[in-house]
Amino acid sequence: MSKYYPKKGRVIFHVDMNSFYASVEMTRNPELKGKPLAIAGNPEERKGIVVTSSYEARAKGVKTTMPLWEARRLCPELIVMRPNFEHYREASREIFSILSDITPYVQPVSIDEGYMDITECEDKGTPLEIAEQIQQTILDRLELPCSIGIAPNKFLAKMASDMKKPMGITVLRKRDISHKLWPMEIGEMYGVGQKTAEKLQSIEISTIGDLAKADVMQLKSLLGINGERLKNRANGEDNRPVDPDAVSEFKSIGNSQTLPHDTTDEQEIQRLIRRLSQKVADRMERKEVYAQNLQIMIRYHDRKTITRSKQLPDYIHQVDDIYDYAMRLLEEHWNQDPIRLLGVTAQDLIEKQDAAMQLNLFTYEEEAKHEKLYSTIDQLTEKYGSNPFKKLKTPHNSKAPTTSFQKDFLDDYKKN
DNA sequence: TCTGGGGTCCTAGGACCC
DNA sequence: TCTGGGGTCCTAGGACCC
Repeated sequence: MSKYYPKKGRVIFHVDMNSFYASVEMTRNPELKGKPLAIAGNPEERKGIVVTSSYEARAKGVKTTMPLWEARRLCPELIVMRPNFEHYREASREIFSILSDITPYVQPVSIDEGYMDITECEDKGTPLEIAEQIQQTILDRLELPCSIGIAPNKFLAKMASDMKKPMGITVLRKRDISHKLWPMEIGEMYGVGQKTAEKLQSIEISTIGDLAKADVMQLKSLLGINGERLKNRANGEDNRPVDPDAVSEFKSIGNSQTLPHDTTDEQEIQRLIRRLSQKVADRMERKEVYAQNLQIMIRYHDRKTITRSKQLPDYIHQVDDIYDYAMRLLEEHWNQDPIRLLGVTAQDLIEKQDAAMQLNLFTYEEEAKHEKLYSTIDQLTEKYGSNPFKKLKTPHNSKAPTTSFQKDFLDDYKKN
């Protein structure tokens, strides 16, 4: 006789470092502790903005993305530092290593936050005990504070980690939703930005609770598929798994830079495109990927921004190719207005080995044509379960451009 | 005399094929 | 006396997040 086991709920953590860059700087220079500190892109130039700030600075009204001159006005004694990403990456590696000691189900989301699925970690203590242990370990070993949200899914865990900072641990169970989540303003919901908040407010939705009870059809007509998803989230529903591999699958690699002054100087523009292309090429080499699509971004004097992209006949990875295509796009689409920012992005990435395989397939297809092997395409199809030449193109937004039968075919072909 | 730089995902229209 | 509809690819833009 089969017994009914209720489906076990998951236990998800969202671990979020508190003012991460500023905290790292303080561990490296204890004199900064207790002082208002801001990390900003370009402290010397007018265009600098605050990337992160210490809690002392926040107390004075300093906020992320605030122009530096405004932050200094609010807090004249503000200490401003440039970001040092090497240090942050190093700290980040150590943090995720601590998390990975608890469970392999760790999904980094950015340099300073990640999800964990600790459903199977009963032997290591209660969720609350595990969270306290993580928080304490990161503080003891790295002197870095973090907040942790504990919930049955990613969305609730994310919302929970935001509720108590710094050094908070917040449990958000299904039964807590109505009194902890629903009273919150709609703009505070993860996934709702300014535009969506305005749209929702226009139909009298001002809290997450309002959204939870709203009419699905109305939401769909207002926000598309996202409307339905947001309503589900507001009701505490989110079945996305914690995926440890998600982070390694890059979909694009891009670099952009704001010029010191708006410019129409073609030499200056060329130099910047060159520099950006070099950065992109370097990063692509490190990740061992090729690209089949190249995009440029032009931001004009008035901040109007356009993107122009081109699907390429081949996979590229070398600086010269990236530069050539970027310049071609620029020449084709730049309207000669003064430029404020330029960007170069490689898209439709494919792993080096897969690119080589596709090239091979293409070559063999050509050979096969010459040798009139094409007449046996039906036999090939039968042998490999599908036509190995069929899908030479990378499926849109797909990571696996080659299939097992294509690999089989290549192996066979090389042997003969 | 304001507003960086790194990404992801979604939408929508036109071309093209069947 | 006409002209559907589904699917994919390509391109551009927008919203959102850290």
